[in-house]
Amino acid sequence: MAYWVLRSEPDAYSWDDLVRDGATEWNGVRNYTARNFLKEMAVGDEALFYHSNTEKAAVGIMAVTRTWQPDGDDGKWASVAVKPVRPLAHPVTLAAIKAEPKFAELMMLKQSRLSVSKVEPDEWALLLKMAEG
DNA sequence: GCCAACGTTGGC
DNA sequence: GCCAACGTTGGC
Repeated sequence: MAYWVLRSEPDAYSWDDLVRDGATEWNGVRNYTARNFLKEMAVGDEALFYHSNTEKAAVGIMAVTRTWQPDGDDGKWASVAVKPVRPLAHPVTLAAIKAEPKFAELMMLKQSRLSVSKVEPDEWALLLKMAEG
């Protein structure tokens, strides 16, 4: 069981869109590091849905429902299927994440442009605590 | 709107 | 294969 952050601009595809759709194919990732993480994902892995740009906060929890399949025509890219699990009671803002010293090593902070990043179990637990506590 | 970070491209 | 130039992204 692994944990991830998946980032999207809410203007392009938001948590509400995902809830409305009931599930989605997380495609369009065109970065090799991010793609490699998509290929690592297993069914049952959980991921935070992070709204970049206008909102800058994690707003919900998703689950991976199918491992990767090719995305695009050239076979270089990958996508996975996800579904919403539940919204966060309190969205965790980027500002709150940056203010917490325990997130110093959080990949999402260290590689701020990466749209798919990994979360360690202890980091995941703390994120959920902040979201639901 | 600007800037920093960083990935990609193209010339050598 | 290296590196400068350029484009894109995300945060401020």
